[in-house]
Amino acid sequence: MGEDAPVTDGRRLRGLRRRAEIIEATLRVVRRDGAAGVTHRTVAREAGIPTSLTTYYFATLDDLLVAALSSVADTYTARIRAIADAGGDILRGLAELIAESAGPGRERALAERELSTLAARRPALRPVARRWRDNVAELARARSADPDAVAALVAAADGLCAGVLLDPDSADVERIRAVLGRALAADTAPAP
Amino acid sequence: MGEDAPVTDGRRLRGLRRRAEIIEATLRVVRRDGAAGVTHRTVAREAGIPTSLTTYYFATLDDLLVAALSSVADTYTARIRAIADAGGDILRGLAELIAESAGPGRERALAERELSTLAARRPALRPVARRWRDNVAELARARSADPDAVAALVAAADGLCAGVLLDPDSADVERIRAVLGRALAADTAPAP
DNA sequence: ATACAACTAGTACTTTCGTTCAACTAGTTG
DNA sequence: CAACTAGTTGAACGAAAGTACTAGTTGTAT
Repeated sequence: MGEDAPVTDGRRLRGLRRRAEIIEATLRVVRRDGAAGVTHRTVAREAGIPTSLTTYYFATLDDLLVAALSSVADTYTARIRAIADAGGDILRGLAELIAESAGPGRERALAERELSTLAARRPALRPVARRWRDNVAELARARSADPDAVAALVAAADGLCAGVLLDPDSADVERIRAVLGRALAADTAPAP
Repeated sequence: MGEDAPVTDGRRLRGLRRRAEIIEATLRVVRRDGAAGVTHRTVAREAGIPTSLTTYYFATLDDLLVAALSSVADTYTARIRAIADAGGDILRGLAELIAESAGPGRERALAERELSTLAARRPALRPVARRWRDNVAELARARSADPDAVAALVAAADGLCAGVLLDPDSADVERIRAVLGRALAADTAPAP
C-alpha cells in the first residue's frame, strides 16, 4: 500500500485524480444502470476517456467495482458518524437517513444494496460491506449494552432500508423511528 | 392456469414441461453465477437445449427472470406457511429458516436477495419481491397486533438474513431467535 | 539534454451477447 | 391422407463486451 512513494508529487497526483474521476464515473453508471451495467466501456464513455485508461488504472472489473463501492461505503460511514457526533436523537437521525432512500438518496441506497448483494458472492467486497453494519452497530452501542438489542437494530435498519426501496410510499420518518426504537427495545416513545 | 384448454394434452403438456425445465435451469444458473450470469445462452447450455428454445418460450430475458425468481418466491412462501401451520414456536421456525442461509440454503437465499435488489429497479419484479415480506408479516401478526412490532420483525428477518449471508459464522439459531423476539417485543426468553 | 517511468490514446483481436430466420418433426384436426 | 400448428433445431447476424498491444506524450531525475 502506502509504499512511502519516493516518486515526487507531479505524476502521482495526476494519476490519483484520474483514478478518482474514473471511480466517480463508475458510481454514476452504477446509480443509473446498476452494478450489472458497469463495464470498462460504459465507464470510459461516461468519463469521456478512452477505454484503455480504465483498464490501465483498474486491471480487472472487480478492482473497479471494489474501489467504487467502497467509496460509496465511505460516504455512508461519514453520514453515520455525523449522526453519532450530533449527539441528538440517534434513532431519529438514523430514521431520517433511511427515509432518504425513498427520495434523493435512492440511487445511493440502491448502490449500497447492490454492493452487499455482490459481497455475498465476492469475498473481496465482504469487508467493505461489513463496514456499514459495523458502523450502525457502533451507533447502537451508545444506546444499549445488550448485544442482542444491537444486532436487532442493525438488522432492522438494513431490513427497513430494503423495504423503503421496495415501496417508497411507506417511507415515514416517524414510523421508521418507532420501528427502530422497538428493535432496540429502548424508549419507543417519541422525544418530547 | 386451467383456462379449459380446447387443445388436447399432447402439445400443451410438452410445452409446459419445457417451460418448467428452462425455469429450473435458470435457477441453477442464478444460484451458481448470480442473476448477472443469466443469459439465453447460459440457460440453454445448462438445460442442454439450443439457444433458440429459450427465446421461443421467453421472448425477453426479463420474462425469464421474472418467471424464475417468482418460482423461488413460491417455494419460500410455502416454507413460511409450513412454519405457520406447524403451530409451534413461530419465531424459532423463522430463525431456523434464516440460519439455513448459512449452509444448504445459501444459494437459494442469495437468489432471493438478488431478486429483491433487482426488484427495486424493475417494476415487473416488485410484486413478487413484496410477496416474501407480506408472508413474514402475516406470520408476525399471529403473535402481535402492533403494526410497528410486525414491521420490526419483518425488517429484522430481512436484515438478519443479509447478515448471515455476509458472514455465515454468525448463524446461530438461538441467537437469531433472540434477536427476532426482541424485534417483536414478545417473550424474549427461550422456551423452557 | 537525455533517459526513464508514468500516463494517454488509438486500435485491433477474440468472445459472447440478444435476436432472428428458414427449415424440420411430430402431434391434431378435418 | 392432407392440412395445420406447436414444438424444435442449427446457423447466422450485428452489437457490444473484455483484453491486449503499440505508439505517442509528459513530467522527473540524473
